Amino acid sequence: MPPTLLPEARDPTLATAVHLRLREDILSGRLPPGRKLKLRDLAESYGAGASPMREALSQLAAEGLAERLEHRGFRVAAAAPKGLDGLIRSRSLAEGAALRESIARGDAAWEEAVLLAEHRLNRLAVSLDPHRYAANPEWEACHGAFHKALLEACGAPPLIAFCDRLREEARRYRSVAKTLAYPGRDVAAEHKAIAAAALARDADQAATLLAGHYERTGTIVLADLGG
Amino acid sequence: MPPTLLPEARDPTLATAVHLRLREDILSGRLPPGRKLKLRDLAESYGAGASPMREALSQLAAEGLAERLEHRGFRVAAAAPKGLDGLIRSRSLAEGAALRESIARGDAAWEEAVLLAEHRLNRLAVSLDPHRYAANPEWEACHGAFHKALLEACGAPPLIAFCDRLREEARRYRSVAKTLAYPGRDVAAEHKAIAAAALARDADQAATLLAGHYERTGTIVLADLGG
DNA sequence: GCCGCAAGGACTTGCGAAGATCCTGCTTGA
DNA sequence: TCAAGCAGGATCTTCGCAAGTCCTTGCGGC
Repeated sequence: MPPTLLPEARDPTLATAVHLRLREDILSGRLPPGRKLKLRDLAESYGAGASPMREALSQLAAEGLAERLEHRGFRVAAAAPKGLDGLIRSRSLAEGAALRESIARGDAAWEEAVLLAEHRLNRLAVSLDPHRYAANPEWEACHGAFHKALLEACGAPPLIAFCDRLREEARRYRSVAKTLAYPGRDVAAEHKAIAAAALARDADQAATLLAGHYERTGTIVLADLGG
Repeated sequence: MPPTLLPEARDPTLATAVHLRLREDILSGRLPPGRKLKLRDLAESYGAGASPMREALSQLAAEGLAERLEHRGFRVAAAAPKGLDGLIRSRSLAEGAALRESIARGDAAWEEAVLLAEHRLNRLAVSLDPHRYAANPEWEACHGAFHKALLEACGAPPLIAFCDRLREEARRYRSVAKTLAYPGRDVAAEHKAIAAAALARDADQAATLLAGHYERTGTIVLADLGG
């Protein structure tokens, strides 16, 4: 028997494979907001028929990454400055609440996970090139893992899943805005401070720092988006 | 021109019509958790082909109401006691945060909307029959509207949408558990107290009452579910 | 010159059939 | 008796085509 360790790791259907690829193309900004998603073109470039394509688009629409226009197909969801404001506020509120609960409920294992995630993150460079910004996928992954680790002990899986989704949406905004760098900002220090407050069980401080962390990024992205 | 007031109110596609019907059948418990959703049977009973059916199921899966089993179709998502715990905590945290923000940001119009929603709700009977419980759809609608009105001023549309989704999921649990009544409980008074605290701008009190409100329902549903 | 209307084209939508996959129950062999 | 292997059947998945819808373009009338 081939070692299928996870029961979920079945060989995926064409529809889900296409869904994943499309999702990544939208999140990375390769398919810009508002772009019409023509079934015929997509089917050709992804090497699939219309049926799996439609299925993938339906899922994307349900996730809010695509917009469905009855009898007129789909298009990539908008990423307007107006939406960014609500997104940031949603993140601050949802993650803030989850973080407070995590701090209240977290055990030793959670503390260790947070410590570890922070350590792994700050070990990596944000950019692959020290002079010009070049996205470091490894850092991106650890960044997501760190923010997720903070919430992991809140005991509310749906809320965590929601925060994951918001995090992805935020990544899309960053990609679309082509925000390359965060001048005059020590992101590593911000992460360290958040982790420290969480481990010190200072919920108010941790939540405040986290909200500021998101707000600061938002302001920069918003400036890029507006210009 | 026919008065299509809302640009969204186009005549829906078969796929979306089926999606809405399926969704309602799952939320109302007519399709119980875990039930296999056979494409052929569904297509027949909903009067559609396989393609629109698949599309609807994909969306339902993305919303978490159905579970996708690669190469084995779909089934209605589970509604286990374990999930209820996380659901209640998610609601308390997410709605609590949104409510606090609403209280901080809400203007006079928000106050009036809350007042009105509470008034409309407590005007209606929970049950159509005073002796036996018989769900009152009108009350259900006003109940949802009331809880939504509380959050409306938080300025975080994604968070509000998330709370809507959790509210639906909670309705499903209630339907599945066939919880008929809430003995020894004055739900109307609970709503009144929450509204009063919100209008008095007492965020701590309002959030606490709201959490208690959900927890209490959860305990009853859990008992029904376990027995 | 501008508005309304109709024909044409492009696209989406939905269906039926073919291909692929999985599950069930039986048979074989130890 | 039990485990492994092998059909057979059921189901899901995908493709190609026909039908329907919407948008655009060009024409005629005001």
